Amino acid sequence: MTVQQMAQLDSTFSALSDGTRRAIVARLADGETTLSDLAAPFDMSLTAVSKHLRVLSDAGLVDIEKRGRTRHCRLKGAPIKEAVDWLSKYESFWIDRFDALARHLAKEDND
Amino acid sequence: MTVQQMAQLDSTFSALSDGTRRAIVARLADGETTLSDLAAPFDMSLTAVSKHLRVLSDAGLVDIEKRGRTRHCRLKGAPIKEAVDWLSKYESFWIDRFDALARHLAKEDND
DNA sequence: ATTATAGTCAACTAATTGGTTGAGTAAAGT
DNA sequence: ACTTTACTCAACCAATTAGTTGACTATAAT
Repeated sequence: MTVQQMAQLDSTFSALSDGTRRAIVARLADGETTLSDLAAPFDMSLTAVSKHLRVLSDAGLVDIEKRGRTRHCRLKGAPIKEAVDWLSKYESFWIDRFDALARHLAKEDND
Repeated sequence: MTVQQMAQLDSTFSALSDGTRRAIVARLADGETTLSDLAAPFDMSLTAVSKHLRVLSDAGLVDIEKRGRTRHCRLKGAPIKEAVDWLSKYESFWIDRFDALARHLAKEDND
């Protein structure tokens, strides 16, 4: 694992450790939208949401495109995949026995 | 999603956002061990590692058992599973096309 | 031309984080 | 009995975070 990969995991997990940011991610999974639109449901200033978006953008989780006077944001999957890949190494600790068995059998089928 | 589930995700992702703590998790996946043993590879004080371990413990990621003068730590899978479950909702954003196709075909087979 | 909208930027604040050191405690080894 | 080991605890420090407000810029609508 390279130092950059470590830093990427740092920023991905850190970005996802805030409920507001996870809500933004969830919202963006339903489709691209603007900052104002994203900010509307939250009981905080536009500046605050803009900062959260900046954190997500710095972590590579969202892409922000300036279009006229609006900022259009969309979700990027790569860092999420890396996070899942890392977590998957500990599958044996979190997969329940039934799932584990199912996977084991599925694998045997392919052999 | 309850407020407690949100708080659990907060602390799980936050705990995993630090490289030292991820290294501890990785080490514990290989088996239970003590604090001193965990601390040995790191270039920081035992107190610092103890604090990291406390963060992991508070997040429910590790169990610390006092045994004589040593603390024995082991990894708990439940919070990791919850984190993976949350991330899995955004599967479509991080699964590459090949995987997506494979899954699509596998599903058709079952229909 | 004026006004409203969408957003940035800088400055400030309070709380949290990740580390340190030094002192202390409790268990185990000699 | 003494020493070493395995820690904990409290105090401190510097950096970061999550929020605020007020002033500003740029684009779009009337």
